[in-house]
Amino acid sequence: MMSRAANSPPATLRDVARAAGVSIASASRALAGEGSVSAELNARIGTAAARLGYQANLAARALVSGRSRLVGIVAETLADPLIAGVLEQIEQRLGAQGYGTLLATTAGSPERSSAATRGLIGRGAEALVFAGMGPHPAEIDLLAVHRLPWLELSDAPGSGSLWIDTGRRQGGALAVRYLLELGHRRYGVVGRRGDGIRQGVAAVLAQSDAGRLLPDAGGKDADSTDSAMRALFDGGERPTAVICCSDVEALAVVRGCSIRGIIVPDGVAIIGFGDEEFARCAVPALTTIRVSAAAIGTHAAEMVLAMLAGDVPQRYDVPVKLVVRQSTGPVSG
Amino acid sequence: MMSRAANSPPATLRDVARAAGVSIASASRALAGEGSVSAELNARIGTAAARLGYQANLAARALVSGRSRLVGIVAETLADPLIAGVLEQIEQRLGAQGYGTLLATTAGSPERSSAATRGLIGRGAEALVFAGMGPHPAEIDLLAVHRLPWLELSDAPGSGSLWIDTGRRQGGALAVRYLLELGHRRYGVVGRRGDGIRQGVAAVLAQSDAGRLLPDAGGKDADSTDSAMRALFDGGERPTAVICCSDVEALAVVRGCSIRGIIVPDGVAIIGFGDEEFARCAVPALTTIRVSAAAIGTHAAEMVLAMLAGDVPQRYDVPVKLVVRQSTGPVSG
DNA sequence: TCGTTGTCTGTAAACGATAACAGCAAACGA
DNA sequence: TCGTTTGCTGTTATCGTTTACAGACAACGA
Repeated sequence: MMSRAANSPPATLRDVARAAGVSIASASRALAGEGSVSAELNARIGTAAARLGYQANLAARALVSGRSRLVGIVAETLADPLIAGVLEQIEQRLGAQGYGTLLATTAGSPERSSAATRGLIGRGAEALVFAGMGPHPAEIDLLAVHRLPWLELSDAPGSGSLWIDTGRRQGGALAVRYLLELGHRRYGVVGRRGDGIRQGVAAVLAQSDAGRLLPDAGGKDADSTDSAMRALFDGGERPTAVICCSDVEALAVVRGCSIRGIIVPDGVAIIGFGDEEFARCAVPALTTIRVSAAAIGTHAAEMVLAMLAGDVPQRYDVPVKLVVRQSTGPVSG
Repeated sequence: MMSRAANSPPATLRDVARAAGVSIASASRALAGEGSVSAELNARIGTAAARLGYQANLAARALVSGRSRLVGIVAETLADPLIAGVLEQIEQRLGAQGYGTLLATTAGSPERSSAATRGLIGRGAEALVFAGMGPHPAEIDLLAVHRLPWLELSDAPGSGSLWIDTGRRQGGALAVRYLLELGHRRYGVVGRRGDGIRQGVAAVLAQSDAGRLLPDAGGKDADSTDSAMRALFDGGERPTAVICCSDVEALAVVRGCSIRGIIVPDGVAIIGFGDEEFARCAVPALTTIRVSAAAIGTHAAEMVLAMLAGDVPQRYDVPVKLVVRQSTGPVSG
């Protein structure tokens, strides 16, 4: 179990074979557990390997077998708790099946996405997962040439062979439908312009003629949340309900209302997205949309495994759940 | 730039050489940019490589060069935003230097940590980073045998050759010192028993005879935050200041006070840790301790790079900063 | 007794890159 | 004029595995 002197190079299969007095092929077979090796040799090789602290060189194995047992993940960021949760789950599941995880982040930059994708392919990833954004168009052919299965995880279907919904559009739809039932008619949305949540909200409101959307400034960081607040509350017509693209934004809106003397939920109903840990600790506790990162991650991993096995996995619909707490209520008056 | 028919296997160096009408060696040299190739061949090889969409097989390169250009990261979880931020930064920096990142998560389990470490070593990682927890004792010798440099990132110095402080002890100390100045004398701490923040707080309070620590229930999830609240506020003596091991816990304490009719910060001062995005959106906005994940990540990457180059990097002290907002104020009465 | 089978083991050819070495001009100094 | 240097290019061994193929040897039925 211990290895040789600490200054000697790591043992190779050749060393093991020599130590056991057998050929390299036999050593390889014995260690692979093929069963086509006699019990005696098997034992001799096993003890020799253990004594030398033998660790197979996976680069060599990957080279000859053409299989790296590596999957690559291209993630937009790890700062998004949903993405982080999904990735952690994917890594765990894939790791349990003997696959290693190669991670690259893009910080939203298309150039980095390109570079990351190329890097992962070059390192021999057998499948790729894109989290938050799809692959850069320039790399789609490359993926095809290398016959790599890949999976896209985002809030709108891309060009991908396979796509897992992160549930934002569904979540937005779920949120408005709930608020419509509570009697709300004038809606504000806070969050990034292209967010799936906006699409979901707009789609439902376009169908129903009960409620309508108020114009806003639309942005992604806290400063633009402030400007969105001004657009929505300091103009003429105020919304009775605000749907936010994240719990942080929801909290910022609650704060903005508190500053303006508007009571939540009596003066305005506010709904977040993500059900982050702090959502239930806030005052008032946030009504929000919950999607299970673990569930998405698990399914993503299963899909990758299926693709690796040559199967074509079926699409998966994320369960999206409304968590009603104290930041929403029936419209007043 | 386009590759051949999509059903042909990916191009190898041999294909490029053949297409350019040169030997494999020349192709390798030209692509490596050694300069010992004539301008004409260089151009021919370059265009051939581009046309075939050539991507070097890094497994082959790793095999012959003995260097994988891979670093492994063993992280406790990606759910902790500080860890996630640090890892993202490490990946970016290392990626810019041509290193790939192999990720494994342990979910706090020592067995998983062992398995992850072995897996990363087997895959040829040239250096290892442990985030959140140190390496399992059983693997420390293994790291030595393989002569792998490694780095530990945690809130207390471990057995590591190299350790980067995540700033929790310093943060706790900073928080009490600030509160002592404001005149607070009775302190509560909320958070996991072994947290570095508790140690920092206790250390400062042991020195000073002005303030003292009230007993609490100690826990890590929201339920135990509640029980900690009961222990601190529903007994005899109440704290005038509460130091929390995370912003989420701080928000939970704010909520607990609000339920009990205690005004923050007049009735009690509350301080969080992490300066997460929501901290400034809360009502009242949270006073908290900020440590820069980006700074830690950058330095961690530099240290890894230094170790890889054979240098012994010097220790690094994380800048820890107090962010005063509205959840703290001078003691009343 | 001799083929035929089957079980085990060894030999050797890949995999795709790098790099030491050799070859082969042209250029140069003496 | 010849030997030596210089600059470029090709040949080939090598990294550590896996695996197709071949060889050896015992057991077996006819």
